[in-house]
Amino acid sequence: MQARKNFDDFFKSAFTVDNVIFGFDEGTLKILLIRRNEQPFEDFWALPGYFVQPKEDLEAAAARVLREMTGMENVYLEQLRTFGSPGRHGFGRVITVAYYSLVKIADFRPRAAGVAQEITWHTVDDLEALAFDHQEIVAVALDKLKRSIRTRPVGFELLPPAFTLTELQHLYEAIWETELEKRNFRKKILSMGLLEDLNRTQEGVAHRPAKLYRFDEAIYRKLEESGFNFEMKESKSK
Amino acid sequence: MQARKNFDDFFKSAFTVDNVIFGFDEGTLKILLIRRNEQPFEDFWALPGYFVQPKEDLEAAAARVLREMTGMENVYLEQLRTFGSPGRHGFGRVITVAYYSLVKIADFRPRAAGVAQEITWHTVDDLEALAFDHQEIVAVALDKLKRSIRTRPVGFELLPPAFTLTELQHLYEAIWETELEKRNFRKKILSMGLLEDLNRTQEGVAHRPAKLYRFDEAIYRKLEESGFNFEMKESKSK
DNA sequence: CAAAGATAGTGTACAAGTTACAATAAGCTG
DNA sequence: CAGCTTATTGTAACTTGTACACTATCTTTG
Repeated sequence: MQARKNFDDFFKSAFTVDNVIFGFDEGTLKILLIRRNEQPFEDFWALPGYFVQPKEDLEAAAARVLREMTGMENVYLEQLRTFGSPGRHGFGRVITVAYYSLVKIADFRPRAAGVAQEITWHTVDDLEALAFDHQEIVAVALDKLKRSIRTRPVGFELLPPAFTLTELQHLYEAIWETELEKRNFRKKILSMGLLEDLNRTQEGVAHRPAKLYRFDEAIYRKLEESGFNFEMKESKSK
Repeated sequence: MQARKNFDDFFKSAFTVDNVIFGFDEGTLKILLIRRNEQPFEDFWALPGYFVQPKEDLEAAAARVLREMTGMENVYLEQLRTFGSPGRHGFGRVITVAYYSLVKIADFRPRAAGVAQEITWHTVDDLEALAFDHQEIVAVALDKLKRSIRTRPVGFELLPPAFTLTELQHLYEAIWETELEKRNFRKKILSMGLLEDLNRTQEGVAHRPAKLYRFDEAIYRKLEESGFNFEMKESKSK
């Protein structure tokens, strides 16, 4: 079969998945990086990623890498973009499909293994030089996160199951690098009707404890279907 | 070098680019399809696409395919998503990076060639079964277009250099599958300050001719930098 | 145990933006 | 020039966004 013959002759490339894994801790946005223990870019910090297996779906590969390196499953995972400049990998052509993931940092169980000799959270602001084109991938992921949180309430994926409105506000502030006005933020977020008041309060704080809320995913799905608009604005102010 | 040796052993896959090319004509949204003249999926309609060359950048490959099949250059072209289910191609594993493109349909110069025996515009609403997973790719592209036009004035890429406000409104209506209220639409779109009144009017119409406008890209870029919000709403009404 | 310290929680007036709605204007045709 | 067709325009009611400051509640400390 001629077509089949032609097909087999086409150029083939190695391909990988790389995950930009966001977490939120102590009021700052973090991403998870591994330190490579293999050439190329040995000893450089890099995104957790690996080669895709012959019969493996792309998203499954991303989920597998995430599970193997962090012990986390069933987390928010979405395709970001594919990076494939001919010269991006030191050894030969490698196309990488980048995913981005939002996780609750408390669930993290580090499992350095494979090409990773170390795996830790890094503040997004000051990243040293990363391996390959991972600096660019992180930049694209950050941009996507900023836009994404604006029109969809994905931020909850980064918070513990029960959180205070102040924590939620700090999350938006960290991602957008702005300050938001407390009363207006609360009014807006509560008006969406996505938060359920848990009738519990913080414990162990040296001040008036805040009420705890949880994100009601069921209501979210219902509203989303009906075309509800979740837009948040980045207006500043003290 | 051990790492290098390992690298060469990893599974490699063929990979392609596929373009979802949108056009707008006679008030309806169209996409450009080719009819395949090769196995697999011979005689099926498919997205214009082809294998990426060994040293070719992904976006360059998408632009090349677009140029070869349509004669169009310097058009709006953006990566959409990568599709790589193990079973999506009949002959073996093929990863495809899908791009989506917005073109002015008047510039189209069909050049059936390669795997294409025919190349024509199709209304988006009623597509027959397409080759591979192209149906899904088109659905994703449509979804992206709908969202995209909401927050960024990309629609102008689909219109001729000079257009009327009614044409522009029809474009939004076609993409969103709603009807918009004329006065409010005009107020909103003009208030963004992106349209330059060309002080010319339509010719050859059997009624009062409409004023012609052009999209001022320079102003757009300036406003975009300063964080201006281009959000359009899909509110209906006659 | 009272005062100080810290953060939580709340309302209102003004500005800006969105929506609904209909009459006149300007060309062409017969 | 009467009739047809589409273009163009404004306003009032309503909704949403913004700016802004004081009281409440808990812990800690002297």
